[in-house]
Amino acid sequence: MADAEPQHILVVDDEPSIVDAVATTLRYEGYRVAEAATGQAALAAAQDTPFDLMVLDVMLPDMDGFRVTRRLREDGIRVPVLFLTARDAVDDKVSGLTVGGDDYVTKPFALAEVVARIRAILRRTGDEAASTPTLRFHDLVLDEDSHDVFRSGQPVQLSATEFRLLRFFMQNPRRVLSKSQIIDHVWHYDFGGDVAIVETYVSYLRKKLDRLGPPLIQTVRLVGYRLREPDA
Amino acid sequence: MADAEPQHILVVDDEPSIVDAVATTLRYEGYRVAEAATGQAALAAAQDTPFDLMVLDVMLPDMDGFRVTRRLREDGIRVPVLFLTARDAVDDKVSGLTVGGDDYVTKPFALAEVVARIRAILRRTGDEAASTPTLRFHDLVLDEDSHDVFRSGQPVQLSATEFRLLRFFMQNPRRVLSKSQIIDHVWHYDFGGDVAIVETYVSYLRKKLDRLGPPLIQTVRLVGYRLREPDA
DNA sequence: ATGAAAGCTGAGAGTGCGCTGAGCGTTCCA
DNA sequence: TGGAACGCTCAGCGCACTCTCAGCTTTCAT
Repeated sequence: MADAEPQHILVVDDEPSIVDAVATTLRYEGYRVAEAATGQAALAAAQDTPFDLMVLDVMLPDMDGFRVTRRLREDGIRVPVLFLTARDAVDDKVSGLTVGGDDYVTKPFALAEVVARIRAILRRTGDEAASTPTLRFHDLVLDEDSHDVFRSGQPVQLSATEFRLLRFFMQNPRRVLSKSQIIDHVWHYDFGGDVAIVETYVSYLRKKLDRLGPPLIQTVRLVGYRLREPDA
Repeated sequence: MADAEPQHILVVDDEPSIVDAVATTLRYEGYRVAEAATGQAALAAAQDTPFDLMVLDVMLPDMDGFRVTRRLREDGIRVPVLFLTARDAVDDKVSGLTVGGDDYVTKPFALAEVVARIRAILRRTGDEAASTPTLRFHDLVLDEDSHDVFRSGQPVQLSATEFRLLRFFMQNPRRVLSKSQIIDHVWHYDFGGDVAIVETYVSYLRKKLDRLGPPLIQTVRLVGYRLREPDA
């Protein structure tokens, strides 16, 4: 993260808990964040201040997300958008929007997914020059754009959840991550199950990764897990 | 700790003994501390005065901890929070607690754990620029983020309790710590056993640390223990 | 010198944490 | 529409860890 101006993001959703979670996470990631609960408020905010990106629910009480962006474009404001959509919402309308640098995630989403998509958009629009789509740790390589994962050159096939989990580890190398911390960032926000599921997925990851080298995910009993270079 | 303004912390819990213990400890650590027993009182206090951090029980008599933080955010007050949660309380609401710079500890906790987490949060939110996640004493290094411990470069494997004990020593180098003092800070507050357990754990620590150099934990008969650099 | 108190440490019991294989329902895709 | 992949739960096992206890050593007072 450069010490320059922080990127400015507008988060729009009518559910306070969602705005809260997304906004808090993005602030922690170093962005400047404004919030809005309605299409009107979003329009007003965006016409008043220039944003580098909008996170926009497609289902707002007063108008849908597409109208918001159309209005903005009519005013000559072309801000990249990350749409939030319901899973069952028609895909065709949304997928049309992903062509112009925009993107979308379906509710319920994982916060880590939102952050990753935002980074990708800002990277593409060229504002965030510094960041790379490639995470590296020891002999691990993870490409956020292509979703490719390699260990010492060998490709590794991961499911979506396994990928998000490994990415979270690689974004926080060496730090101990508690199971709840992992749940909060890697799992969908409506996940209501037991934190023990983290154990299961760590087990999956280990099985796939440790075929190709020494163990990388270490258990810290009673505390959590950490990504660790193997002992010399 | 800089000689500047002391950090200002609000402690909120309906059990007086807990507020008392936490507040006293934090004052001793050099923070300015205010107390509250209800969500209402907490809101009033936080709206009146700016705090650098809140310690907030999630189960308050009048409203739960989430509503408190939500209300504050609606007023544009974004204070980092350390939540206190009951372990036995079903995982129902534990999720979402660790997004942003926030964190949580489960009851019954060890006071040293609370202090460590608070330091970590303040460090991350950047207010406490000076402090490091790494404690050093003589040839000992303890990293709070990764839970790594080294003595003269060699890694040392510690259990969770051993880690808390050593951290407490390193937070109070050279000072004599009584067994009850150690129990009060390192063990969970509902520990009902004998203070003699400290002897056992000091013995464990010595066995693991003294393999790699001269003795560091000194017994002060009838008083306690202290971390001490070896005689020249 | 001797006894009593304090401290040290090895052994062991009990507990709960973490790991993993099996299975079930759902979603995705050909 | 059938099959494979995926997400998640569950249960049983093994073991690290916590804590207690007892016997021994050290220290100190008389």
